[in-house]
Amino acid sequence: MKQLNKELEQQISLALRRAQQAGHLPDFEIPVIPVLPPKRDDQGDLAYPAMGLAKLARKNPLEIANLIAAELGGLAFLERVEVAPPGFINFSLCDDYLRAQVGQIIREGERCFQLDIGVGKRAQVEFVSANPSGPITIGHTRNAVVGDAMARLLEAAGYDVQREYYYNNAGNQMIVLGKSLMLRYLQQLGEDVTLPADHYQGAYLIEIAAELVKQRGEALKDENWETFKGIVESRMFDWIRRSLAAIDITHDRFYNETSLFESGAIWRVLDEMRANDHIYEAAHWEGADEAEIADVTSKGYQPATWFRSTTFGDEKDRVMVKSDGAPTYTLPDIAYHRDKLGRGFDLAINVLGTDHFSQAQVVQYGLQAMGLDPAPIRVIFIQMVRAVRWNDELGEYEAVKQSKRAGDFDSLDDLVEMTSPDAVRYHMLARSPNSQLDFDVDQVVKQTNDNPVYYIQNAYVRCAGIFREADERGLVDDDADLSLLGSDELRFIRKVMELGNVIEQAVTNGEPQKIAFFAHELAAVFHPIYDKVRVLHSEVPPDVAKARLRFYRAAGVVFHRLLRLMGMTAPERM
RNA sequence: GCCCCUGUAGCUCAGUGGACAGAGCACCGGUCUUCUAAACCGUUGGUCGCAGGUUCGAGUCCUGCCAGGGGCGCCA
Repeated sequence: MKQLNKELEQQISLALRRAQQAGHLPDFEIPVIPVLPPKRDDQGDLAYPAMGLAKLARKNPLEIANLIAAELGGLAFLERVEVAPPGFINFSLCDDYLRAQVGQIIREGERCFQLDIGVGKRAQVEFVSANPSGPITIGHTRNAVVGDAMARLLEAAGYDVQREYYYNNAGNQMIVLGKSLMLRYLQQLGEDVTLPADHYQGAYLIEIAAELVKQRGEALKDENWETFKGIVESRMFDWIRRSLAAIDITHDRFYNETSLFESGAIWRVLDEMRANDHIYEAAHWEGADEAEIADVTSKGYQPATWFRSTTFGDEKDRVMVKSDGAPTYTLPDIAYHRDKLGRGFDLAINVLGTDHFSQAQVVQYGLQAMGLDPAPIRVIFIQMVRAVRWNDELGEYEAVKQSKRAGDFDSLDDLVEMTSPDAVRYHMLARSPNSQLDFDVDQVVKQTNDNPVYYIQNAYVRCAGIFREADERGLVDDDADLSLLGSDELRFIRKVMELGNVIEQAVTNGEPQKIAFFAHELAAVFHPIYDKVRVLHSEVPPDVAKARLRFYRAAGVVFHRLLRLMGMTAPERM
């Protein structure tokens, strides 16, 4: 399906070129000014502001707009081209073209509005990437929803997409986790041991320990923490996969940070950076001021291995290998991204919490230090998300406490249990990733028109209801005469025609929330039409009923497509 | 010390440098003998935080300020 705004941008460029060649306009490089849907209905379906050319052309914008309009020539999909002050060109799509799209959408089905901008290209989305030390939290959930939606949108844009999960099962945290489970297990056996405050306090470890006692009895009594680490890691990953699967999210590949240690990749990275003279050994970084040096001295640090990241614009140099000889997480992170670049993705999107902001920057500097171009890597930062509830007494929203008490929660599982997978997906998506999100749990649970989840799904349900009834009555629409469609139906198709552009914008700007807003807008155009434009009504003539049924088939295809792009279900009934 | 986010209607939020700033909710009043009313129709509602600047044009870009939230600096 063509993207009409792109087509018009091209045609306008050609028209401008012709006007220049004819001497109506001076010679200048033609800028790309986007053709967009205007704000008001009486301004056509798409508009081009020629005001942006006034300075270049040294002419008044209205005149330029007229020149372009004159040079445009007949475009089959246009009904009208109007010039409006102060210099807009307003384009109106012609009805026959819109009617033809009904058939086109039905023919293309799930691939309708599939773009070609990513065809032949490979993209990767790395998301979630939580270490297997506990359940998927609300924060991880937002990351998961945004990452998976991006992956789906990239697929819709034509990319071949891989979903990857990067995790670390080495490191101190996992050791502490293993020890924590060991202690919980011993407690279950009745031993008098206490869990230190810096160990994992989560109730889930008690549950796993209790299960272990049930399954294995005292058999693990003399095992060391490593055994328990192995057990807890595999349990945690089973849990994580199950939680994500419940909201229809799966990864193609799990990439283990530890493998970068085992293969020696991290040391090769360090060597390369050192060979390029970006590495040095020192007790403090080269630009440290007196206060910093005093601080480091008081901590008694031995010399560490530093990356001179300030060369690339960093505010300070970064430790690669700590004074105790262990690498910081930055070094394997750089090695991982080098490996990623080496796998030849045209686009590699990282979905990261904002606490990784500096980290992501240092990784890019690290890649540059090895002479690599980090351009294919793009980061989508996820701001904090809180679960909140309205507190009537205080008259304000209040964060839901992250305790184990009934009704409070802090995991994806609890969130799904309290609401639904579809509600979680929609509400986690429908906000700019880079804005903080308050997830109002009471609002999300509501099955009323407060809730866009049901508003959008109901549009699909209503289509499905018509199809069921039409089937029963034996109404066939294959041979429908689409010229019988009225202005209401065409208004819906006009709105639908924006979808390609919405997908493109979501993909190129890393703004998956756009699809959620569009779905809601489209449903808002749909519902009044559903009320008004009946199919199976005694007063509707049979040929009109056929045409309308055909129209609702197209609408159903589009809503199904939208819901799947958001990872939501398209129920036949509600 | 440095960085990020937010501030638009009573509330939750849209708004790609363009035309008269928009939805939903809430409030009030209507609509089911016709494909499910989780819907529809109508009314009300604005100092786009403040002040400068850039621009033919600023809610949008720049600078400064005010208010709120969050993060980072040999843990990952």
